[in-house]
Amino acid sequence: MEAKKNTVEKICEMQTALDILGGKWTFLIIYALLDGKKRFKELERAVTGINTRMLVKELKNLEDHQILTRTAFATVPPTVEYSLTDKGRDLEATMKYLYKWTKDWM
Amino acid sequence: MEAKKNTVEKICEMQTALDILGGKWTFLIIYALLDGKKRFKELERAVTGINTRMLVKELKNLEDHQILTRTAFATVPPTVEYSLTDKGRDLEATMKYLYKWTKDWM
DNA sequence: CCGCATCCAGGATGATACTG
DNA sequence: CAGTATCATCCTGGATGCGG
Repeated sequence: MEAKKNTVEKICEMQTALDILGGKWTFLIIYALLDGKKRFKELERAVTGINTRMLVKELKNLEDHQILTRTAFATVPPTVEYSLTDKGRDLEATMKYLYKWTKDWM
Repeated sequence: MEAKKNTVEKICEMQTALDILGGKWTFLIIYALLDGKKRFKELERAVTGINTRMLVKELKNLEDHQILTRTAFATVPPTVEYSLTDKGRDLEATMKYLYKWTKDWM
């Protein structure tokens, strides 16, 4: 028989995840990347209201945690593409249900 | 044929939801209440690391948005119970997948 | 013009002490 | 027990600068 985890233990585990995902813009950035890779500027336009500084910061955070990958091209003007890793894409179900809730209740 | 919403529009919708749910502790509080109503002190113990001030604030925020209900009893010492509304309980699927992701990747 | 780094002011958060 | 009040600290937002 398995030792079933109680709520407190589960919350502690989710806390480590929310340390990464819990930023004000994190979910929206990931959601924006679900339908494919995007450039920095595209993300800035997609995530309405975010500012450059926070976008840089969140992207770096998500890259550090292997949720997305950054690819830079030495073009003029510079081109940087961001796309989700498997780990990041695995949040699709969570996002889908969060969006469903939004439509149902907001 | 329906006018299919694009990503930007969906993000804007989700933004209103995340204004409510996006707090640092919000998801954890809701998760703690998924298995039934809890008293203030029980929540404080369940959500490890939170402090009184933030718990009060988040609970008020979630109550204002009809995600949970607050019931006070005029006992000594005072008793206050918090429990999810239908709106709040509808986040269960989102939470479940978020926890699954946590277990899979953290 | 794009992708970012830096600087500064205001708001959010955390720790602690106190009340009914 | 269930909060309030207070203050130090961290984080966010907006403006600006700069190399490529």
